Amino acid sequence: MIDTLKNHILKFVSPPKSELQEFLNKMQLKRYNNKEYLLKEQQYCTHQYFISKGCFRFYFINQKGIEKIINFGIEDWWISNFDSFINKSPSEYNIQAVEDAVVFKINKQDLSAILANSLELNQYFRMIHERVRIADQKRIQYMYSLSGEELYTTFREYNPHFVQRVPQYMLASYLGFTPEFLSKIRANKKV
Amino acid sequence: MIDTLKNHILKFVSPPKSELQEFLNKMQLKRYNNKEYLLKEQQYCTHQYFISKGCFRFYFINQKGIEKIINFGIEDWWISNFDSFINKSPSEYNIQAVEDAVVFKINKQDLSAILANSLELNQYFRMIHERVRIADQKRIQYMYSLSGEELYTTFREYNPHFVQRVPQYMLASYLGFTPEFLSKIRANKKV
DNA sequence: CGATTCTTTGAAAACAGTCAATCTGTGTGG
DNA sequence: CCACACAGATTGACTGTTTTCAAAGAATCG
Repeated sequence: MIDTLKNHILKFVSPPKSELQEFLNKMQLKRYNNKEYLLKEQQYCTHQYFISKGCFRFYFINQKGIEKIINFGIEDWWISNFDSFINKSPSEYNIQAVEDAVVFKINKQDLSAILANSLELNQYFRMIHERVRIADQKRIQYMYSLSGEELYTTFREYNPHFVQRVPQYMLASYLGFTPEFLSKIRANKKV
Repeated sequence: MIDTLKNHILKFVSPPKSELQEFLNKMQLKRYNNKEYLLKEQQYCTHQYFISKGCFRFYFINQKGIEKIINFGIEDWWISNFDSFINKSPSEYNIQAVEDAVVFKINKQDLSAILANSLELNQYFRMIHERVRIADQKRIQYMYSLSGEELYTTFREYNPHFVQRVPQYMLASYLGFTPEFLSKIRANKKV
């Protein structure tokens, strides 16, 4: 199971065997059942999590009491609340499993110790961040240029098999509109 | 002038003097006049840019021919089109000075050479990315929970002096609505 | 000044949200 | 195996927010 992480790292960098092993040894396996919380509002995020299997949603609850999904995390993604993790502040967000899941987690102290010394692992995380930033930029581009309907069809086109994985109301939340509206979009398109 | 960059790096990490100097030596100073382009659509982004002075806007043009600003960059920010830079693809975005500006740039080859060896500079860029990701997350949170009016007043509250720096129509574009609507928001509030 | 460029205003239209009711499918317990 | 409960999806009428378009009013710069 830890091989999912090992392979992911090796796709980007080639650290010395001992260094990689040291890192992997610090990672703790943890399982989550569907609907279980990895992080709840007001808690402190003390770990970074690599998702080996399953799917999580990263969301908050707005003033009207409505859940808004900022992101999903699936296999081969790192997930955590950076703000809480880095700034040691209570989380404004929830992270919840939407499928049974397997993750590997590492705490701040262990991660800091490793990043203080390992060139390759710094490169690895740097590269991950770069890729996420590119994806986020594209996402903002879509949000700023597409109608609700186009957002949905575009997302569906690029992630045909992910849309099967989560309930529609979560997809609607992630795309920035109401479940009712998504339902109407689908009715229009007779999909 | 290069001290702005040097000081910025030293806020985050403490690289060996020689290594830092080697990095700074690779950085080339470049000046841009207001309205000059640092990068245009279809061009390849070959450099990363540290803004020492001035302000840039990062935007694209949507299907209707309307400019949509994804981001601004000001002093002490790195700016570039990562997608184009990393994937060697033609840029979908434009980066344009909105004030006279001074930047330091470094090309891909030089940057790669340095990041292949420097632990501290990898840490530096990793930390920068982490901070940007936190900011982006907050931004998406606001976009998903605030009305147009709240978006404006919140942005204004947190960036009171930046709103003076750019024309209103750019701010409107960045916040995701039309200049006319921003004008009406301001009229309502009698600000 | 004179000419752009930016901002404001107003009326009509489009887009998406709200609310409430109904429909569908699935899993559970009797 | 059926009945029921419950979560999720759909539908329709109504409302509200933001856009669009067009025109007029400020502001800025050479």
